[in-house]
Amino acid sequence: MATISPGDSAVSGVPVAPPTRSVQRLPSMADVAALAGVSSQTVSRVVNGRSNVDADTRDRVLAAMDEIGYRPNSAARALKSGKFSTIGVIMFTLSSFGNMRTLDAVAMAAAEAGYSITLIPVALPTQGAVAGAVNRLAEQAVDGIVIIMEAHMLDRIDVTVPTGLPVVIVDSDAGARYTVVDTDQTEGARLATQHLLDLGHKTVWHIAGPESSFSAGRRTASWRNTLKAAGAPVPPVLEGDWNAASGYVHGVALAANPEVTAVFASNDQMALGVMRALHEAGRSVPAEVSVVGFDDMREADAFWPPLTTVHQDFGQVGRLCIEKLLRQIDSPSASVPGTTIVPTHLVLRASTAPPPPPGLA
Amino acid sequence: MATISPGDSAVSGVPVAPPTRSVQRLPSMADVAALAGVSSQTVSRVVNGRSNVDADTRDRVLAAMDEIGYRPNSAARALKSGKFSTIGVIMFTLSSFGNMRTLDAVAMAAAEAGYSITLIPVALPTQGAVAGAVNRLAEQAVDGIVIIMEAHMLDRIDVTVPTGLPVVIVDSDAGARYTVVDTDQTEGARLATQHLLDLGHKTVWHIAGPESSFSAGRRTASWRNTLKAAGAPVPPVLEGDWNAASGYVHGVALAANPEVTAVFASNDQMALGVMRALHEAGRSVPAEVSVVGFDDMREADAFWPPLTTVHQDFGQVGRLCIEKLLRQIDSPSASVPGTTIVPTHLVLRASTAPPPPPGLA
DNA sequence: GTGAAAGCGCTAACAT
DNA sequence: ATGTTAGCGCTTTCAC
Repeated sequence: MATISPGDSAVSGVPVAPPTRSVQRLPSMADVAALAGVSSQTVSRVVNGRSNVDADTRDRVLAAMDEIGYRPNSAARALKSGKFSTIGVIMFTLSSFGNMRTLDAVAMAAAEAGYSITLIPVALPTQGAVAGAVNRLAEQAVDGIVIIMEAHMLDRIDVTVPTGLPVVIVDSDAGARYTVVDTDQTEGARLATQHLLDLGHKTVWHIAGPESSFSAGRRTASWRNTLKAAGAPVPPVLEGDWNAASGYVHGVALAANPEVTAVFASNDQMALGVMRALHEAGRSVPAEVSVVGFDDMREADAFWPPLTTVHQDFGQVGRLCIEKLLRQIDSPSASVPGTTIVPTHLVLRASTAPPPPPGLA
Repeated sequence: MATISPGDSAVSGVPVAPPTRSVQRLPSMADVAALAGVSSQTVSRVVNGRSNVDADTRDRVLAAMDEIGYRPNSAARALKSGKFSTIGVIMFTLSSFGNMRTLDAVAMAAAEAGYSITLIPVALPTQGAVAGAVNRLAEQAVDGIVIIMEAHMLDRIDVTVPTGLPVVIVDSDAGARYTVVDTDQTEGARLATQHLLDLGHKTVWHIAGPESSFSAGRRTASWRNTLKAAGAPVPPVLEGDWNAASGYVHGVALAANPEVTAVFASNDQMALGVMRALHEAGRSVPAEVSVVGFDDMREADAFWPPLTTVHQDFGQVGRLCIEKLLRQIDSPSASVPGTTIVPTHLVLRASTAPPPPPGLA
């Protein structure tokens, strides 16, 4: 099935290579210069678009570049300039919807600023894995690092973060030592919980994210505080793992409990799992039980019923990361620890309603 | 709102810098060598774990490295070796679930092989944007390129793919010229369609992906062929854009048509949109209308009802990409155009059932 | 076991 | 407008 074309060197148009050397060397400026009959300096000038080159010479150089398929060698350029025009991103494998959106925004913002992204995936949320990733990145050619991951891990990696390399962290509590960009989890969870309370629910049950997650912790704390502030009872926390399956498991238990009329899940996937359990148990959403999620993933409004959820602006988070990082890169002295908060808001859809009248369950 | 903590330089523990030079230069091998009282050559040997270094000397060098926080400069290393240990990945922004999974697998496989990933996002599926991305990548320090995107775009970029740089393309019809790794879209779509037919449905309606997508085209063609082979009527193709919203729009029309008893959507999101429309119209899934998706995204089994869909092994695709690419990188002469097919299979869940008995609608 | 020299491809600084 | 020189940080080659 594999078609092999008749063997000819990948470099075509330059049959000048000595027959002995089978090793393939990429064309360099010197090669272009030789072909065009100029110095490599002139080639450099052409490549960098300097004005002080004769139009005639420029054309000749351009033609030569084209002929031998010249591409600037960024390693040499980086070696010379000390800049790599690359930003390293550390994040978990199989990351959540939100992380992917953030990564996307980071990549776009970086591209706009002329930076590339080097991705270092971390398979497991262990300290060693994170430390290894940071080290690999430090040896990589990067001008700065964005870390997108659960923050509890960061408690100890600061010893490992290489000296002098600008770092921005997403959703972390390390604001005292690092530049962090954080979503307003607290306000989001408050909005969600209060919305349910305002609808008339006696209390709100909560499916939390994993204990290891900083964001999850903040949402849970805010949910609890909102309940307390309203004088509502605080049900036991149900811990999930961000996946729909874990929401489903808790949802099965919740569905069996007639007391439950409102559930706030810490992300949309778990909310989806809860709704599935509710459907299976024949408990109507939202007539009997209201459900609120967190994230506002793209599919949330196609869920059944369309999910009321807390919208996170991942794009803004990504853009801010790059903005902060570039600022640090441009002026290394201006190290600015501190946290920038990106607001959240509640998106009302069809999964919430007032509780059923008492005695009707 | 942003908390700025008292300004102190990010560089701590190294107050050795000469007061005159405010420019921050990363420590080099020469610095380590000077401190350890050896030549930089010896430092190089230590860094590369060569055996012919005295244990004593090695310790001294190690200590010096530690003291000044030395990190090898990968640009210099790449310049010398001609290898970058980096693979470039070109893919669309806001990519689909599948692309993200593929990226994840590519990144993991690359990491295992000691390669980093440089991500080049492409905002728009225009030819210019793709060409620009390829060029940026070519100027980047990469040893090879993986292209993850809709394939119709590739018809014309081959002129732009830089000479001699190994390339692997995912889900493309360019197998004659490039190494491509493709999922068995045809078999997947056939399985989905045939499953519905086997259930007793007279025909199957189809929500296709965008016309520009190669994968979508293959799924649609296979759906049509399967219908024809079974002697079933072929309804008009409904074209969506991969998003749940477009599935919903077509779903509304489908729900209003009592003839419709089976729908095959070209991805899970659109299937979700269809189901939402069906629910809203009071048409029961699967009792009245069966729905099948494609992808088997992680949430699919938490949809209501849990979605029967075609499973794609994105992880395998990613792993194969790296495997093929590394083979090309290691032996540049072995250019192997050809397509490797990754199988798909149908995952039966609860969104499909036999059609309602005639005259009962 | 260790060091000295040369050069990877590029560009800033200085000629001309 | 163009060429020459030097050096970025590292490693390969050869000498000791």
